[in-house]
Amino acid sequence: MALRFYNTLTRKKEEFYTVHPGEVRMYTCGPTVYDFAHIGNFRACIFGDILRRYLEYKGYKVAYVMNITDVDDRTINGSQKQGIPLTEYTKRYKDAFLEDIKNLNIKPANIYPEATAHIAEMEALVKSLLDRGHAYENQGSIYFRISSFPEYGKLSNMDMSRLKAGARVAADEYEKEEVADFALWKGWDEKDGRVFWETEVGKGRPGWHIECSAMSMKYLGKHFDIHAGGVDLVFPHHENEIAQSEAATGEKFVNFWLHNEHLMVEGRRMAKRYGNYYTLRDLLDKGYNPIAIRYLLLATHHRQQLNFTFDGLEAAKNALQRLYDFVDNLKLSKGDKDNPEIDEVLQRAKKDFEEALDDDLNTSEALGVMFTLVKEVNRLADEKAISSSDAGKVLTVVNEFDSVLGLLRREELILDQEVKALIEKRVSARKEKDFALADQIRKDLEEKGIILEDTPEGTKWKRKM
RNA sequence: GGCGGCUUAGCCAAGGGGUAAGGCGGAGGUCUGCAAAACCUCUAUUCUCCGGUUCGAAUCCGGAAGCCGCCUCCA
Repeated sequence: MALRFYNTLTRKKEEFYTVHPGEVRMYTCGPTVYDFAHIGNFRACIFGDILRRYLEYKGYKVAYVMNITDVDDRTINGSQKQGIPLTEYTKRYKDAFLEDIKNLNIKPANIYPEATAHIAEMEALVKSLLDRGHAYENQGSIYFRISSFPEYGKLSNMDMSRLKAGARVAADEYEKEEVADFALWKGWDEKDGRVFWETEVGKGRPGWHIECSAMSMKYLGKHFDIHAGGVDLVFPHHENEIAQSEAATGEKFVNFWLHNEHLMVEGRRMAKRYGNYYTLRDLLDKGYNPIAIRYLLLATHHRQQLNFTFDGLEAAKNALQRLYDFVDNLKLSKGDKDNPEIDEVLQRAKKDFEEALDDDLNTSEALGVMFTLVKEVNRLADEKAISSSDAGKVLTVVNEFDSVLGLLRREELILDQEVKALIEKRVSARKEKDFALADQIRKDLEEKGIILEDTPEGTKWKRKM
């Protein structure tokens, strides 16, 4: 089966194709660096990561760009409250974001362009929109005229003529010709303080949407393959990006628009404004393993809402442990007689795994395939043992799967001398049938996060997750 | 009001015309000094409800109920 994605633009699953043969250019809307990102934000990052990794698995060369929004109301307010320059304020959160990304085993994008470093590109884009009559100036700000772009609404399936002025339509929008027009460039305001740029389109700062158009086109070209992000961005952000970009270039902007659903908490979308969020740091401080969080976030299909619970996180951790135990046991396989069924099991697993991900990145099903493989191999090992060469083949396939899933990264397992000595001491105690001492050592080590397993091959240990 | 989505076991979650993947939890068992760990086996006659289409419906169509999202700076 060919690779297919659900495209928000066409509202159906479409066979994937690229603008340039063998090469995928993709862009994901990244964080606004005014605070630590919450795990709902990271759901989008993990979705982008799986997408990128699977495209690479399929043999595509991927150029991946994720922007950093470092100038908007929130970053300006935040820096002013702390009385520090905008860049100093945003740097802290940008660094934190990159650290979080690393903790979640998300492969870095090729570039993380910052809005403030691309003012000239945005200025050029705004000028071009003004020249073509798609934008107008009013009281120092420049707005996009949606009436000049008849296709406006094609992504979000919105009929602008029926737009109802809801509670969230701000009262001061009178400067615009139509309510749905949006700011490309915001004229300087006292509230902006020292945050402004003197440009040919005026003194001020960029609107939100323009940065993604300017930066994605700069790094990926006017017409590229994939643009991803959370569903909340479909309207207005992505709709506006399309309008700006296509109006300015006269070309189709992006072929595939992919969106992930929200992370929920107690039946409601996780969001800063509801106060119902957890940052990655919150969870790591509670002792949760970042990879278990990654597991949780990718175990549900990306177009499905996912309710976050600590029970769910616990279950994810235990599932991950099963995977780790499987890999560890494989590494200890010592048999020398090959099991003829292994090849068939592996072949089927690979086929099923790829079919699952080919179908709109069905990560839930792909995980199911992984665990079915675990069960089948364990069963074969249980029945008549597998050889070390069989185990090696299985490990190769598991690692191939993991090049997409990214779950097998573990901390270096290094035992210090003291712990080693304790384990030795316990082994002797058991030989001498001093089980009270043996159990005490086992308990002490468990408190240190080390779990011991007595197997026919001797005592093994592993780190508690 | 407009647009869109969801409802599958105790919990999480795939599937989407041919007779219910997978994980967690639970129950048995193998191994073991052991209530540890690991591994194995079992764990939904049925998919929110009511109609319809069909040889056949969890799946398609119509309706109802409940829940969620977007509708101007939010992943």
